[in-house]
Amino acid sequence: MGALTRIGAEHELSLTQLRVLGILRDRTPRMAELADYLGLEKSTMSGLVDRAERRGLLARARSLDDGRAVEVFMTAAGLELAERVHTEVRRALDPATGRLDATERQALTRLLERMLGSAPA
Amino acid sequence: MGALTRIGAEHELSLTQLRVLGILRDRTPRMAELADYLGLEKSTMSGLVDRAERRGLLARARSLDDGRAVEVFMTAAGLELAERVHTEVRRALDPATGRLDATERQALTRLLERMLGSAPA
DNA sequence: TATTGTTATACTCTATAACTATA
DNA sequence: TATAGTTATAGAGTATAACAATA
Repeated sequence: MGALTRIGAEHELSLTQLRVLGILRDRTPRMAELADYLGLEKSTMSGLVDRAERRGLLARARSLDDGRAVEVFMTAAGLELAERVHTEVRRALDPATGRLDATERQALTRLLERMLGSAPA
Repeated sequence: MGALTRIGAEHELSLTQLRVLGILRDRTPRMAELADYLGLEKSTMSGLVDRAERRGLLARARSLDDGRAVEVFMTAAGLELAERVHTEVRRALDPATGRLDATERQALTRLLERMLGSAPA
């Protein structure tokens, strides 16, 4: 988490904004789902999405299924930033992951995926 | 992280304050070390420690080795809260850890400890 | 009526810059 | 001079309560 906080800061992203980008890499959730993933209130999400949208990292779209709901998705710029940050985080964790050999890393990945239902972020 | 955020909030602790308590459970770091663990600036630490100290969760003491340094340590109330939160977090993660059998959990713990140098938080 | 999301408000979190005190 | 920490300030993050729109 310290590494995430530090790398996020280098891109003017709070830990929370970093988590938002992480989630949106492979999903297009509604505001309420996003708040739920993050463990935050929906009113908090409004502000977070406002600021990220103003920066051009993501966008909102009214749901076609439910006129009350709003879907959040990444822009090209957001995806690009998310990939860049992801690469930097991997690199920052190299000293840690490097303590394991290839077999151990594979075992760790498998265990975490089994535990988390292959859900990242 | 979502679980940590949610459980922290139930005790009026931000994710960051939760991490502070987690670190102080088994260490007595200086302000600068604490900031470094968390990936934050030292000026940010001053505010975080101020507020937690005002709540009676932790305290400061001037270092005997270095008159400039300040050591941070938990109070009895802080330790008690940290234990309570720790228990709740474990319980919240039960559905995830429960997907692994005892052998797998042991393997996971061992891999993570090897990777992180047996440092928690 | 219940649910989804936003707004208003107040406090916490955070970084930058300038400062004090000790080394 | 350099390092450890604090303070002042401004902006981001957060929850609560009240609200509008849709179901």
